[in-house]
Amino acid sequence: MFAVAANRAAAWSNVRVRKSTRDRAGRATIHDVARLAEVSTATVSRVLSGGKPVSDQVAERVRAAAQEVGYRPNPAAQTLLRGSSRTIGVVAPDLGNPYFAEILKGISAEAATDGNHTLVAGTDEDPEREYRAAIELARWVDGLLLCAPRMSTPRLKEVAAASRKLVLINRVLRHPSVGAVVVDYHHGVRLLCEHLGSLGHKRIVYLEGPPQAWSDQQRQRGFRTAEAAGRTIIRVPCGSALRDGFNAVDEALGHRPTALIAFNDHVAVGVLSRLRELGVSVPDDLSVAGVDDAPMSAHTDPGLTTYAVSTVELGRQAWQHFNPTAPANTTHLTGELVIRGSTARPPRRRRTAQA
Amino acid sequence: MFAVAANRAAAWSNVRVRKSTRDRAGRATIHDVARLAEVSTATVSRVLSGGKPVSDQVAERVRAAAQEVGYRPNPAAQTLLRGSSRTIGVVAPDLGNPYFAEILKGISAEAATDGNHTLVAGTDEDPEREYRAAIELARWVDGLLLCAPRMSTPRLKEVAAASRKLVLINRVLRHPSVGAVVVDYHHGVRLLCEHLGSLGHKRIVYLEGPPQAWSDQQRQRGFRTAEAAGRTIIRVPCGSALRDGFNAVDEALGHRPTALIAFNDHVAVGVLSRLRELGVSVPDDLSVAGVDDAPMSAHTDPGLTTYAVSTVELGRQAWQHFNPTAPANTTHLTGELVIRGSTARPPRRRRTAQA
DNA sequence: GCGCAACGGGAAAAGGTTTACATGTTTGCG
DNA sequence: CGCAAACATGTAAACCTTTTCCCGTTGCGC
Repeated sequence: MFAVAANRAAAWSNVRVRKSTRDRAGRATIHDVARLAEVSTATVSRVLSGGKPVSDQVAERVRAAAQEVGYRPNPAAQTLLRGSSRTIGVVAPDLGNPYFAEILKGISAEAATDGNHTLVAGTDEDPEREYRAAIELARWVDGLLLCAPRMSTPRLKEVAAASRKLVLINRVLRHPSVGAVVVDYHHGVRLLCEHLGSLGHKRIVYLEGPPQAWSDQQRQRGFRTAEAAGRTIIRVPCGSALRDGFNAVDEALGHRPTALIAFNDHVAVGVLSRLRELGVSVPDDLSVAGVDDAPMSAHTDPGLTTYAVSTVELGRQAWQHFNPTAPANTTHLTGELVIRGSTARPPRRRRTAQA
Repeated sequence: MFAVAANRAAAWSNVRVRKSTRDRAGRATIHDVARLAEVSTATVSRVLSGGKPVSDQVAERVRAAAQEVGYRPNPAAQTLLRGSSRTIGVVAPDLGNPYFAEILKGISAEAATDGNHTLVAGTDEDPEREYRAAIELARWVDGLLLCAPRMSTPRLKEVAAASRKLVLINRVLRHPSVGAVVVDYHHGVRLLCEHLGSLGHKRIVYLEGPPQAWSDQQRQRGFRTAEAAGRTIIRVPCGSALRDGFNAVDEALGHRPTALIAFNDHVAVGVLSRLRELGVSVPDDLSVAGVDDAPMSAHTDPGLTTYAVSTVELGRQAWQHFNPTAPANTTHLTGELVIRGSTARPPRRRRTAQA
């Protein structure tokens, strides 16, 4: 008996004593609202979150109380309970690349319309950091969007296993429950090569992207098709950033091409800049083309011929894949050739000079 | 005694019966690890998170068990308990603007080195959306970074009150606990005006930024100083995006300026593009300058004269302000003039044409 | 006038982790 | 040899919200 009584006492002493229950950040909790409105916490929750039936009178009192103490629910508690954070994670190799910036912009806007949030990580093209960021983010989010991931396939599968829902942009993975949106770069490169070919170009330099990039491999496929059709493609290692393009120009020119295709528009902008420094005129001395149709590509001098695929569409499609009912398949997006001032007929002189 | 026994029994019946405790996402919980390693959950936590003393033998067993079931702690539960999400929120008017993209890149990289995350929202220059995004984000994050916020001061104060820690970029707010990093645009504009003045420019158009932008007001101050020194400044409403610059050119040219200063480099790129279409030569017919030194500004044709402030430094300083020991003050950053090809002496013809 | 349905609202459990406190064991010292 | 201290480990509360289950009241139909 004594023991029981003691237990009782102990239990009682544990009863909440504090007048006002404030969380670590000093914010009001649902208990504060409940006490002020003289209802239970359940009712507060019903009024503010659930659409459950509550009398107007009580609802009004609760709302007033919530307003007064400035109550806003603790998202961690909500997440813990409902098992969903209403957040998606986005990982991109380079947030400074306008192409990814545009995708991020689209996705985050799309997510926001449904009250979702966007957790983002840049990886600076480092596959190791990319993997770690993805695994870490997977803990937090309801879904993970990997833009052009550079990590190996086994690691990608690990990430797929660690995340509730995985969506890829410009990469494919045979795996149940992984959706993907990919741009048909094979098609894009063929279009560009045909365009340059019809202008009379024979020697085309391709500034390669990062070797780990799936999308580079797709472009390479396109170039092999072009080679099979008799064109000469010279490959020069480059990268995906503006500076990479800038730096690769000198080596590229060593191959005496009449046209150059950059891995993407961002790279192409660097190329144009370096060519200007060298006094090489575009398109008179050298035709230049890019891929992606970045926002600035219409505004370079000269305007950049490129393979355009709408980032808006890309973002929307990617978002669709997060829909729980969406099938785990791969959406293929086809772009179109945008011809601007940076491509033209090859110079006459070249032929005589080489002869 | 009976009562006690009954209590015991009741207690026993409350013991977790489920063989494997899996959370909603089907992931293993700390209980699974504890059961497998035959220790308590407290010990598991100590091994994996806390640096508390645990015998090597047990620690090894726990680690093996965690590995086996693929355990990773539920961040919502951790956040709920420790009251910190190790996440900061970033809000920017336009994620597509390379300047903000660069800042985001810097901050998110900086945050990641300490194991922090970055929650981001773009607002498309809409003060209302900006306010809502900030208030919403404030619930989740340990700290909030507002880039060039456009919302009114009262609302900004509300956000300050709603967030645990608020840091502003390019905006000031008299408020305890709000830190800020601002660029001295007054200085920048003066430098640009002096530069153009020394080249002989008399009529300068300024393409104004968004009226709500604090940083635009600072620039305006700079221009008033220039006017006091006898220069003629013509203001043309514009905006902060590339397209805004593109669209504002025609009106600007109507004022027959010899030089043009754009709100920022992003706008200036649009300006250069439209000028090219119109056949206006830069800098021969018109000198153009920007502000911010965006990554692409060194690569436009011609290179853009601008007021440069390092986004890296900006990001680092902003991050410093999140340090709990950091004072809630305003850090002023001073940039420098970067003279590139887009500015030169005004054309001679202009004078004769006007005479 | 009585029974039942409908409905508003309260009590309490659940969700996964950390940590203060309790407990039990071992070691070191007097 | 005994006692205290140090140390490893377990127990249970706490974090805050949602939701299920239950109870009490009201209104309606017979």
